[in-house]
Amino acid sequence: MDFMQLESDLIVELGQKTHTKDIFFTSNNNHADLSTNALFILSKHMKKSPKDIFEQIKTKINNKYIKDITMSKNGFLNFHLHDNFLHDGLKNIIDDKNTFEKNNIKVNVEFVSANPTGPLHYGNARSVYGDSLANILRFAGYNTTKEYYVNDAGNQINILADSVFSEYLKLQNLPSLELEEQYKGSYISDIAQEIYKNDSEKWDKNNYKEHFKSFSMKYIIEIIKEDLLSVGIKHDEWVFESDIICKVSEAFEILRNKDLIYEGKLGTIHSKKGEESHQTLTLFRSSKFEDSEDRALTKPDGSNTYFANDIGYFYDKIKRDFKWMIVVLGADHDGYIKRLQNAVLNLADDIKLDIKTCQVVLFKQNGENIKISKRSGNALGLREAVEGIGKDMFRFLMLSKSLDTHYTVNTDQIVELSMENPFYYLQYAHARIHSMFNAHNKELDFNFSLDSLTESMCSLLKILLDFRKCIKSITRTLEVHKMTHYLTSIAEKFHSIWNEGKMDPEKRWILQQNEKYTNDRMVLAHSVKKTITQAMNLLGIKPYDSL
RNA sequence: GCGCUCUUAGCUCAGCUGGAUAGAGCAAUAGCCUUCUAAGCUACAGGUCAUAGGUUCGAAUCCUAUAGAGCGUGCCA
Repeated sequence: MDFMQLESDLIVELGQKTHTKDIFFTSNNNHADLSTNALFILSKHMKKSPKDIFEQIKTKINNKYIKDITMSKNGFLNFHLHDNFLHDGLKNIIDDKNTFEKNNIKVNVEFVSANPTGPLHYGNARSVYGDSLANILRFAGYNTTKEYYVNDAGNQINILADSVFSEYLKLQNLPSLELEEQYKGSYISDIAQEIYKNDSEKWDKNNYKEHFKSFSMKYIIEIIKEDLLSVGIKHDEWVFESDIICKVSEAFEILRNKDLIYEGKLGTIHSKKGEESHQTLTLFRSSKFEDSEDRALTKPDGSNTYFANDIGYFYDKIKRDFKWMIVVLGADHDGYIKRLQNAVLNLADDIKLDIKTCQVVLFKQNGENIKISKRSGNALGLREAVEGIGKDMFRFLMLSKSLDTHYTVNTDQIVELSMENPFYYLQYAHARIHSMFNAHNKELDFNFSLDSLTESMCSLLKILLDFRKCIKSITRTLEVHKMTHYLTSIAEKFHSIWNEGKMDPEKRWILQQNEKYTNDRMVLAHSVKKTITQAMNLLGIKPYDSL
């Protein structure tokens, strides 16, 4: 038993099935143990006053956990709970019953998916969001896969190969290539040296391309994997663009049958160099679905655009039986969302696609914003960004803000920041509980009663009983930061109780003279620790036993 | 020009599907350690929720307009 369960039971008892999605409950407010707006909603649909509905419903509700139902002056329905609700709730936490049933819905969470052309930089800071979201969905019962999509078929990889080859030539004191665009980070020469060490002077301009492409890419993917590990991320699947290209035509077939693909011309298109082209291309009828224009699937040279390959990729996901696809992109891909959605949702029925964009996290150094530029090679690396603050706090920082926040981290203050961070507030709560169990290292008797609990301890327990509601809310909104705020509310209550104990010895967790009370309170402490640990694990943050 | 995101306390941010008196942390002020960790707690203070309209029993939340900030606006990925 917890609030999620109680609320869904109550909705059934309210006898309303049609408008349940507008009805919501709040617990732990000043007015009651549990409140709902149900009367407003029902009154709207039944064309009766809230008062009449209240009279009608009042007698119908016969729930063993509800002690009392009242209606507030302004029309809220307020419930007061029996103590057995808290008792059964606590028992459920101890017995590991506050979890979710497994369902068979396959969810694909794709995140990071940076081009394998260099180490991850701070622009990928928010990738921890996808990781934690996937953890939470898995906990909520979904069959969840964390996926990384590798764009290994695009032009960027050619530029990468050329950049490395150019360095390779330099190593031999040969004239390097004249490149319009190139990657310049130190890893480029590392790769060139590696190749030179392996193959000596085997490669020249006639045969280097394929080998340099695949070697460099593999090398960089290993770097990326380590970068990801530095923030605690490990993907389940790595899918390569080159492997799914074969799916593109199959996907196109479906769209063609719906008359969504045609051969035609777009308006005047300006290429990067300002040249204009009026060629006939293969186009996707995106404007049919609230996009500003139709979108090209082929380039003038006949090859596929990345959009075309992405359609193939999502078709591949559908073929792998994913019913819910979540994609986390940077805000710079914003203009891309509509066409992708329009295309993918037309590939199959009964699929759900959520494309989340995260606003860039800016890093400030010496008072100036650091620019992201992978090619110049001077962007702050993700690993360097993490090193200063540590994986756990880094994740907490990134996860505690909404994705839509334009969040700025000042690297000059990172060290100072560590002392004024809510992260420690949370860890401190966990550490305190840990120390309590050092002081009281007796076996707990789980045959407890709530008689010993103070009022504050009961409110803490109520927060614990909101855990599944929090999870459920995240599966609906995909807003992971709710979890950090939930954790903070537990920590807050816990610290507050702790200090009540300083003022009044009767309100401490451990009572020297009363073993029974101590045991019962420690049972609660045990479940607090359990919930914190569980929630932090979902966020990928390690709870500290001491600070 | 157009599209997306944002604007809430001095600063950084919450505010759940429109709900009751808009909340935390940091900073500021005043208290609390013979005690399981004072990296904590309590009290006080701080707000025309960018601005102006609209929708309704009810708006920080939804709609429209305006102002400001960020990002995007290749047949690059």
